[in-house]
Amino acid sequence: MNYWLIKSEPSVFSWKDLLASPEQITFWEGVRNYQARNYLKTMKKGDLCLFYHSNANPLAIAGIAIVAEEATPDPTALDSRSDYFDPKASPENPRWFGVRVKAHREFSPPVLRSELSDTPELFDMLLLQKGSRLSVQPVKKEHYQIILSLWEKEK
DNA sequence: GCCAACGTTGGC
DNA sequence: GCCAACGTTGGC
Repeated sequence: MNYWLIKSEPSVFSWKDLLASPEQITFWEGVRNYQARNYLKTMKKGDLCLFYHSNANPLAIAGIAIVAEEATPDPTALDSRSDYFDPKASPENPRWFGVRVKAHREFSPPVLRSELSDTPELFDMLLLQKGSRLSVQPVKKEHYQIILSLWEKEK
């Protein structure tokens, strides 16, 4: 099994929005970066994703989602009314993909970015690197476990 | 609101 | 293929 981190701006789609979704599942749409897309394509059912709130207050991991369905073409790329429309995408060559994720566990309280930054063992976590803005990124198992233990400590 | 870092576009 | 210009991301 692999571990990931997926970013979302809560003003666009928050952890609460995921909880409020039918069956607490959503299609992770709108990723328009090739590296992030390639990671989405390698996700397997059952993989766990840290759900991170970017451009938010507080910046934090709000919970864990689980991959419920592996990558399929992102329909918003073909929808001219969508903010995510891509004129270069076509049914024959979808270009962009998404997975379906389901709420797995809520971090309550959330694990703050500042706590991550204060944890020496996480210094090399991709999220914390300067200039890092990949919206779908792999997470090392060790890092995942450290983050879980941060949450266990404060719940 | 600022701005550094990054990815993409397009002229050459 | 190079690289300057531009638009976006996202922490602060």
